[in-house]
Formats: sequence, C-alpha cells, structure tokens
Amino acid sequence: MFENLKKYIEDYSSTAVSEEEYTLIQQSFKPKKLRKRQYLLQEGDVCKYMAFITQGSMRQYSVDESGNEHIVRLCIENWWVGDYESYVMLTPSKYNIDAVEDSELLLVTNEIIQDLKMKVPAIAKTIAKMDERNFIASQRRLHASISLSAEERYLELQKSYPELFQRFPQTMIASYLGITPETLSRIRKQLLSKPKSA
Amino acid sequence: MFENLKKYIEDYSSTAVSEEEYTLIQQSFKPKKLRKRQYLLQEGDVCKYMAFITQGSMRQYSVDESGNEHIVRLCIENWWVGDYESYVMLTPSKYNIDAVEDSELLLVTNEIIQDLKMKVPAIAKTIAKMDERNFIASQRRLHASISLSAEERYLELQKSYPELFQRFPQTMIASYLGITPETLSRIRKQLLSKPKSA
DNA sequence: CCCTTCACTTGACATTTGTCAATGGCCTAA
DNA sequence: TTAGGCCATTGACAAATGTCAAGTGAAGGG
Repeated sequence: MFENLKKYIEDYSSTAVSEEEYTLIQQSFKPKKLRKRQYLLQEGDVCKYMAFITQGSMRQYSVDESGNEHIVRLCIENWWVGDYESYVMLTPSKYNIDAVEDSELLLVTNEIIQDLKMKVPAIAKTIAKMDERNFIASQRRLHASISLSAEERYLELQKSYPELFQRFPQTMIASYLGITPETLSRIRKQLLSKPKSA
Repeated sequence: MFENLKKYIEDYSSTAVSEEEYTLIQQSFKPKKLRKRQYLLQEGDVCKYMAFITQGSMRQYSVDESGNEHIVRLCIENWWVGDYESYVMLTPSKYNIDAVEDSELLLVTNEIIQDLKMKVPAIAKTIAKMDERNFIASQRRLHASISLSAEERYLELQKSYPELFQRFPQTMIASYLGITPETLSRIRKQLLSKPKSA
C-alpha cells in the first residue's frame, strides 16, 4: 500500500525517491484500516495524525447544536485527510472524520513529518506544493461559496471533481455544498429540463 | 517603511534578522504607493507581485456578470495581499485588487522570494508559517460560510477581526460576508434589540 | 461653500433555500 | 426471504435573503 504514496511524492516533487528514502518513508508511516463508519478523529480530540488515503473514502464534518452535519471535506484515494488546524496547533478539533467506505490509510505525526522533511528533500518539496495547492483550492471554494448560487456551486463541483459524485451519496454532496439534500434534489431536477445551454 | 516587514519576519520566524539580511531584504522588495481606488491588480492580468502592506488597506474582489462585486479578502497593515493562484500558476487573475485607503506596499516577485528563501532562513520560516496560517484561516472561513447563518458569520467576524470594522465601510463587510448591504443593515438592527445573551 | 456622491437605512415584495412530513426504492442483516 | 434502515424525491409551507426604490445624512471635490 506504500506504492501509491511513493508515486504521489514523486509526482508532486518531480523527484525520484531512492531505495533508502523509500525505506525511511515506509518506517515513518503507520498503516491503518478503517471499516465503513469508523472514526479517524472525533470532535474534541486532538488530531495527532495526517492520513494519506491509499484506498477508500473519508469525510470531515462538524455537527452543530441542532445535530446537523456540515461536511467541510470529502476525500478519496491519494488525498490527505486530517484536521490541519488541530494537527498544527495541537488544539481540540471541532471536526469528526470517519470512513465512508472501508478504507486504508497511512498515518504520520507532525513530529515525524518535520523530521522526514529534513531527511528526504522530495518530502519537503511535496509538502510545499501541497500547501500551495491546498491554499489555492480553499481560496477557490471560498470564492464559490461567497459568489455563486447553490446551482452554480453544484455545477462547478461537477466540473472540478466529478469523481466525488461516483463515490459519495447526494446527501453528503449537498452538505459539502452547504445546502440541504432536498435543495440539491430540486436543483438536479431543474437542470434536467434545461440541459447545458438553455 | 521596511521596519514593519522586519518586525513581521522576526515575529513569524522567531529569528533575529541580521544587518546583511535586512539589507538584502530591502533590496529585494520594491516600495509602491497607491492612492485610494488605485489598482494593484486588474482582472485578466497575471499577478506578478505579492505585496506586504506597510500602511493603508486593500481589498481583493471579483465582479460577476451582473456587475456585483464579491470581496474575498480585506487587508490592512502587516498583511499580505495578492492573488496567490495567479502568482503561483502564472494564470490570468479573476480578481481585482485595489486600495481602499491611500496605501504603502512592498512588492516582491515569486522569483525573488524563492531566492530569498534560500539566502535568508528567517524568510523561509516565515513563509512556511504564513502558508500554515493562511490555510487554517481559509478553512475556518469556509467552515463558517457552509455552516453558519449570515448573522452568525457577522458575529464571528466581529470576534475574529474587530479591526476590520473600523477600517472598511459596511458595504464591503457585507460583501466579504457574502450578503447584501441591506441584509447586513437589518442584521445589525436586530442585534441591537437582543444584545448579547437574549 | 455648495454640490455631488456615497454609505446606510427602511419598506414592500420576490426569490431562494430550509423544514417537516410522506412515499417509494434499494440494500443489507437477521 | 423479510424487516428495517438509508437514500432520493416530492409537496406544502416557513424562514432567510435578495431586489428595487426611496430617503437621509455625512464626507469629499471643485
């Protein structure tokens, strides 16, 4: 299950990972399997690990006082998941993270990553690029959520991340878009009658 | 005007900046003054510079087909401004950035920053920490915009960044919150009648 | 100093989205 | 196989927010 991670690092850093480095990486990450609905993180706990998903799908969400879930992230293979704020600041998380499908993860603590960054240049490069992309992606999403209607946000998500629609039920897609499942259902119905250009 | 920047770097990196480093920094950044309403960046242009604000205030916003402005960022002294996506990817920006008050900026290109990062460790540390904070801040804002009502978002902004309310007109605060000025005006009126606890 | 402009407010009304309740389909576990 | 649960859909209604228009007051430019 480490091959995915190796490939990911080589892609992101545009650098080959040597055998020794690969061994070091394998020693640094802790494999973990989660069954559907099992938690990686629960609200109130500190997020000790970032997780690279080698198989399966995960969601990160908060629960408000009325018991409504608000999904802030949906993740699949070759994505990272974890509450970055809690991980970095060591504060209790306001989020839950659980498996949507049976999943396989590679866990790593911040301490170990900091160490790896120094020992494996490709890792440092990868993380720098990830930070860059993460920031850009969250800027885009923020822009969408401020500027676009629910329908436009739905269409943009379809365009940007079509994979997600195959992997997550509509209820979760709706929550991720910040709307209710009913509203999403109605939007989809409307889009059927005015396909594409109209 | 470089003292602010020096202080910022020392704070963020928890590292003292030597005289030589300070000289290098002064040579690397290009001072620029903008009068109120002058543009730092216009939609369609590539964002060549990140700007450190030493004085004044700036806004970053997009304009939709109906001509409505959507503010994605409001910035004051000791903050950075620029379209990061365009700056990093060298793509045309969808944003405009202009001065809300007369402002003084220090501009730097990506090329020079990459170079500085290698020559001045404090700069590398500062940028790493900025990336971290930026990502955390945009995650928080995203969470707010998905999970909270307009009123709650307003209260949270007041709590997190009270400075902004002294510096920007309500119209801009409203746009930043993703609502119309009329709605913000009504929210404020309501809050007067049920102060704090009720 | 006057005039324009702009920000803020308010009212009436439209639109969007949420809430609640009911239904039917599909999958899964006993 | 069947019962229960989850998901998607739909309808009726409620709440939140947007739109348009008008009016007031304060600030800035000529």
